[in-house]
Amino acid sequence: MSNQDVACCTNLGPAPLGEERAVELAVVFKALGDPVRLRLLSMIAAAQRDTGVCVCELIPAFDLSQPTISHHLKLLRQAGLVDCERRGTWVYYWLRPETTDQLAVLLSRPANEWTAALESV
Amino acid sequence: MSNQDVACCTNLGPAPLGEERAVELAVVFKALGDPVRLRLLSMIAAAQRDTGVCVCELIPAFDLSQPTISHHLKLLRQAGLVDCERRGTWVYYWLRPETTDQLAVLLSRPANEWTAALESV
DNA sequence: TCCCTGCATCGACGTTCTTCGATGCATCTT
DNA sequence: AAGATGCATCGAAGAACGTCGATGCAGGGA
Repeated sequence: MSNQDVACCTNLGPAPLGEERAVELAVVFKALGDPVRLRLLSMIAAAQRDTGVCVCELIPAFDLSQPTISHHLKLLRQAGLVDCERRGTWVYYWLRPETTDQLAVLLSRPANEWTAALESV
Repeated sequence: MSNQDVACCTNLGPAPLGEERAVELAVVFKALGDPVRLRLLSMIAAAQRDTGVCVCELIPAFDLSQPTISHHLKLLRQAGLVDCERRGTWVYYWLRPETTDQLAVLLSRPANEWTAALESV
């Protein structure tokens, strides 16, 4: 019996992660896949939940233009990671822990429980 | 006293997430920020840890060329999410749970504990 | 030894992303 | 009402990314 007649491993069937769900998740992970956005998120997360962080405080922490910071904040918001509100002259951002919690659950599952994790999130 | 003399909020000081660490983390999150790679990872994670998944089994699950799948697997490997080994004709991939666990810890921390989480990871 | 198979690498092309300056809108002060 | 400030949006330019066909290399079979 030749080597090439042997199956390389047992069949897995279809991918446990559906394509549509993968696209949704990719949006969130992609939002986290930039150093600037990660630092922005950490600053927002470090702020007090009830008050949030003023944008005017985020901008000077980076060597980037104001429109660029605004763009990154928009991506974080579209990914569901943060939310914002205008209060008078200023705009405040705060973390949405539901989203990060979902990702944490997904990533902390043991290897062969991805499918179950994905359905419960 | 005018509104503009009032500080918009208390000062936060430097970002709790350092720039270098942010760059490292961004590589991993960026690797997760693509639907194809997420599905690849879920298939790899769903396989038995000790044997791994053969590449020849991953390729037909997508409407993509073999070089493209190989490219995505390379990015997952460079991010530390998976590892691989050649066994005879075939190459097998398996999950590295240490990496996903680190991300899970990071994301599951309460808002104002990011700094501590980052130092312990 | 020669061929075949499985997978990685290379070079190229179109798309998406990151960044900027310019501009617009809302709010506050005078 | 007019000016100033804070932030979002727009359009453009350069870099990075996803994808492909072609090619290279390692291993097994005849």
